Amino acid sequence: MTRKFRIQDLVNLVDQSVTIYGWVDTIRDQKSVQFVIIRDETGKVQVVHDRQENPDLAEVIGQLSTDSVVEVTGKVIADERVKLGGLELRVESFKILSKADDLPINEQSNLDKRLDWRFIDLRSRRNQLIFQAQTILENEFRRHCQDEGLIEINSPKLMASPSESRSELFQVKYFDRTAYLAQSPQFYKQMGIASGFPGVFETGPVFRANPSFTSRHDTEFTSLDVEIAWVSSHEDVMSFEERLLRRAIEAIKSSLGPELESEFGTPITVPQLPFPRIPHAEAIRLVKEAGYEIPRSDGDLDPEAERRLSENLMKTTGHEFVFVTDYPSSVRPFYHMRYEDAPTVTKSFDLIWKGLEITTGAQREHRYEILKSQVLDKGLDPQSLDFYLDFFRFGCPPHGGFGLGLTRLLMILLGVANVREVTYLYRGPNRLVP
RNA sequence: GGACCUGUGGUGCAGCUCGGAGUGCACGCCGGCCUGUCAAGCCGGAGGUCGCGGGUUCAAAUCCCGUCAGGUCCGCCA
Repeated sequence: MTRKFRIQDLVNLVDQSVTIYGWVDTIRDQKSVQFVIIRDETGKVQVVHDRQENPDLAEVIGQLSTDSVVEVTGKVIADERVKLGGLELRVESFKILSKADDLPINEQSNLDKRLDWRFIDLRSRRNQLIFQAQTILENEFRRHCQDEGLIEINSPKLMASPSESRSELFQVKYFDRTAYLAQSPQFYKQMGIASGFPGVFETGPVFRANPSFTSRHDTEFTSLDVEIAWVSSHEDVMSFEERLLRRAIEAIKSSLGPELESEFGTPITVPQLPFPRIPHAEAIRLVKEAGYEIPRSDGDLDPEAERRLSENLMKTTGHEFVFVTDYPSSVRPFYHMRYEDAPTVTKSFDLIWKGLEITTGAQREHRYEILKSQVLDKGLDPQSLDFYLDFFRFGCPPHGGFGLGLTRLLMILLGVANVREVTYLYRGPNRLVP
C-alpha cells in the first residue's frame, strides 16, 4: 500500500514505498543515473533513477524543467552517500502534474522583478519562513488580547468622512457620492469603548494615500490595533504592548528561531521587561548631546534622531526597544490626552525598535468638553467630527490604545531591508499589481 | 513634493572617466561527454534595437539635452 507523505516524514519511513508531491528543485541528469531533487514545504529529498531500469521513465526525467510539479512514488532508502539527509527515493513511478516554463526570475533577481512574479518568488524557503513567522505573530497577538479580556472587532474600511487628516485618504466612488478608505480604525476602536466593551482589538488593512518612497512605507498594510478601557495612563498601554511583544517574539523564537536566524542572519532576542522609557524632551536632549542637530523645526525627532537614540540606548541598556513618551501636543493628534499640569505635553508614546518607529499610542481624551476644545485648538471643525464626538457625550470610560505596523515589525524582526519583502503583495505609490 | 542614484542577452554584473566592430564574467537555457551526482564537472552553442527620443561627432553603451521606468534618503507616518 502506497501512502502520501510530506518530505520531512520520510526519515521515519526507510524501506517503505511512499508517494510524495512537490516541485522539481534541481536536475542532475547523467549518462547512467538520474538525480532529481524534489522540494515541498517541509524540505527536500533526492530522487534517484538508474536509466537502464526504465528507459521510458528516463525520457520523462530527461524532459523535466525546474519548478515543475510532480508526483513521485518510490522506496525510501537510507544511503550514506547522499549528502541531503542520507536519504533518497528509488523511483517506481514519476508523473509530471504541471510542467513549468523557464522561470523569469531567480533568487538573484532584483526586488522589483521578483515582485512582478511574486507567486514564484514566494516559493523560496526564505519567503515561506516570513509568512510562518507572521502567522505566529498574528496568532499570539490575538491570543494575548483575548487572554486580557479584549473583544475582536472588524471595523469598516469604507468611510463617509476622514478619520483624521483628509490629505492621506484614498477616495472611492460610492454610488452617487464619495467614500474614503480608512487610514486607521482609530475612531471605531474608541467607539467600542463607548459601547461598553472592556477593550477591543483588530487586525486589518489600513490605507495611506501618501506618496512615500521609502523602504518602510506602503499604501496598504496590516495594522494591529488595540484599545483598552479603564487605563489610568499611557503607562498601562505600554505595559500591555511590551508583554504582547515579548510573548510573540518568544513564540516565534521557540518554533522557528534557529531556522530564521540561519536564513536571515539576524539573532532573535526575546526582550526583557520592562522596555526602557524615555520622555520625548529627554530624548531630544540626549540626541543633541551626542552631537546630532535635528534639522526639522517642529521640535520632533526625525528618523535619523530615532536611529541615533535607539543606538545609544542599545549601548547603555542593552535593550532593542525603547518607548519614547510624553510627546508635545503640537506634534500629536487632538485626541491624545494632555497632562493636567502641563497641557503642552501628551500622555502618548512611540515604540522604536532598532531605530524604527513601529507603534504610536496614547491615553485618549474621553472628556467631551476638553476633547472639543482640543479639536478647536488644532484648527479642526467640530461639526465634521460630530459622529465621533458623540461617543463621549453619553458616558465613556477612560481608555487608551495603540497601533502596530505588522510589516515594520516583521522587517525588524528578520532584519530585512524593506517592507516589500515581508508583505504578501506589496502596494505602494508605483505598484498596484499583481 | 524635494535631493541623489540606477537602467547592457532569460537572471545578476563589468564595460562608461579617457568615444573606435555588441566586448567580457557568473548563473540559467539548448546540444554533446561523464557508472552516484549532491553549489556536480568538462566541451560546444543559441540568445542583445546597450530603457526610449533627440543632439554633438568621421564614429556613441560611453559625451550633452529631454523623456520613461525603478531605487535610496528626506517630508508624511505604523
